[in-house]
Amino acid sequence: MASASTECVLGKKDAAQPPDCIGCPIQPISFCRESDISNLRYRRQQMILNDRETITCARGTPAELLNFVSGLVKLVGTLPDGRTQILGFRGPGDFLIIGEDGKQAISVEAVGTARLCRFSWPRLQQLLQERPQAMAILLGKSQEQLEELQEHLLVLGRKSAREKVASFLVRYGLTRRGVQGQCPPRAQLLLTRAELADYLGLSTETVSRVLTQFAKEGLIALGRAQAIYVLDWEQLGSQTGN
Amino acid sequence: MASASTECVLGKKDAAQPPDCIGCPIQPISFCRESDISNLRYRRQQMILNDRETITCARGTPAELLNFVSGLVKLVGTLPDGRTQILGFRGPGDFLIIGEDGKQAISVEAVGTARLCRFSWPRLQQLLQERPQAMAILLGKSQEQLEELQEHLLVLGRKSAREKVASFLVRYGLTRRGVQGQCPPRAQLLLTRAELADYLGLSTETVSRVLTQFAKEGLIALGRAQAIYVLDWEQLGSQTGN
DNA sequence: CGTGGTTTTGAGCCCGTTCAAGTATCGTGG
DNA sequence: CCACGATACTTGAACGGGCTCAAAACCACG
Repeated sequence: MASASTECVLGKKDAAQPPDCIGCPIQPISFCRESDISNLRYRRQQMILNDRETITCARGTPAELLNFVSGLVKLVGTLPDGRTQILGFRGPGDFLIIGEDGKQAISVEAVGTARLCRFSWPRLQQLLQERPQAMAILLGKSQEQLEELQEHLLVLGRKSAREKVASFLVRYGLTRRGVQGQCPPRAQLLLTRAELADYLGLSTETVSRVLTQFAKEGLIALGRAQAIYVLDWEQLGSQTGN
Repeated sequence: MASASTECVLGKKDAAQPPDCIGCPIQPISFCRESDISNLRYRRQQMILNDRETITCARGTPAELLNFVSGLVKLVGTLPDGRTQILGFRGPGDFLIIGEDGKQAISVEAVGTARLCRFSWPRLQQLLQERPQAMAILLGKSQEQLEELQEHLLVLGRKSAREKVASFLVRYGLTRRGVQGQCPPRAQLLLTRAELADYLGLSTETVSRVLTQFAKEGLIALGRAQAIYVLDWEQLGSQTGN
C-alpha cells in the first residue's frame, strides 16, 4: 500500500492552474458559475491531489467545501481497526462538504491525479446568501448525491455478490469500443479489484471470482489496466437484481 | 404483513390540522420558518399517514417535497423480487425530496401515525429563490442526511451482525428511565425485529439472536412492546466497531 | 380463551471470507 | 530491451457467520 497520506494540508497549491476562474472547465456545471467570481477568486484555494494522496479531516478543522475540477477521487470511510468502505466518488463538477470537528470518519483519496478548489464553508455560506442561484445548484447536487447513496445502501444491504458486481458494471462499465448508448461512464472509472471490493462491501477475491465468472459467461471481457468491457448489457442488467 | 399500501394519493387530507401554519410545532426548526407563510399556506397539502400507510412514488409523478410534522416514517427501498432495505428515518422537522418519474424505488411508510406537508418541488423551488434563508436550512439538513447515510453505508458494508446491532442501539436505544445523557432517542424509535433487520441488512432471526445475546451479557434489557433498554452504554459502545 | 402476529430458539446449509500459493502485469533501472 | 521487484490479480481449499426453514413460545387483543 505505502499510502501517501498527509494531514489536511497537503497536495501543493496548484501553480499550473490559472489564478482566475476564466476558462475553468467546470464553470458551466458547477455552483461557482452563478457566484461572484471576483469574490470567490480570493477565497478559494486551488490544489492538486496526486494519485493516492489523501485529505483527511483532522480534529479542529473548520468545515470546508471541496469543489472537484478534474480527475477522480473516492470518499473513504474507515473504522478504527482499519476496515474501509468507499462511500462514493466525485468527479468534475461534483462537490463535497466536510463537516467541522473531523467527527466524520471520512477521507478523500485521489484516483489518479485530481484538481480541486477548497473553500471555507462558513465563509462560502455567507456569500451564497446573496446568490440563491448558486445555492440552488448546490441543493440540486446534494439531492443527486442523496439518491446515489440511497441506491448504494440498497446494494450493500440486500444484494448478493453477483448482483453487486453486476450493478456496478451496469453503472460504470466500459463498452468494447465507442458508445453503445448506455450509462455514460462517469470518468472511465478504472479501479483496482481491491477498490471495487471496497466499494461493494466484498473481498477482493470474491470480486475477482465473480468477474472471471462473468467473463466465462461472455457477459464481459477483461482488458489490461483494470479495464472491464461490457459485452452484453442486457444479460448483465438481468443479473443486477433490479 | 397485510400492508396498507396505496398509490401516491393516500392518507386523507388532514382536517384536524390547523389551516394556517400558526402554532405548527416544527416552525422553529423547519425551512418553512423562513418562508413567506401566506404563500406556502396555499401551496402545501397537509396529510396524515396512519400506521403502515405508504406513499409510493408512482411513474409520472412530479417531484415533491415532503415535510414531516409529527410522528415517524421510514424510507424503504425495494427490489423487484421483494427484498427491502430501510434507508433511513424521518421525524418532525425532517424533509424528503422525492424525484420525478418514480425512478427512485423509494417509498415512505409511517411507523405509527405521522403528519406531514406535501409541496410540489418545482413550485417550491421557485419560491425559495427569494428566500435564501430557507434554502440554506434545506441545504444544511441535506448535509446532515448525507452524513447519516454515509455512516450507515459503512455499517452495512463492513460491520458484523453484532456490531450492526450495537451501533443501532447506541444511536437509538432507550435508557431504563430518564436521561442518562446519551444520544437522545430521536423519537422513541420502537421498531419490530423485522424492521430492525431491514434497517441493518440482516434477517430477523439474526437480530433476535444478537439481542438476546446482549441481554444475557447484561448490556441491555428487553422490555415489552419492542422497547430495548440500554443498561451499559460504555460496554455496548465498545461493541460497535467504532 | 382463542387467534394472529411477533419473537425466540434450533438445526443445517450456503455464500462469501480467510488463508495461502501461484500467475500476470507494470514500472524501473541496468 | 531485458531482468527484476513490486503490485495486482487469480485460483484453490477450508472455515464460519449469517441465512433459511421449521417449530415452539410469547404477547396483544378481541
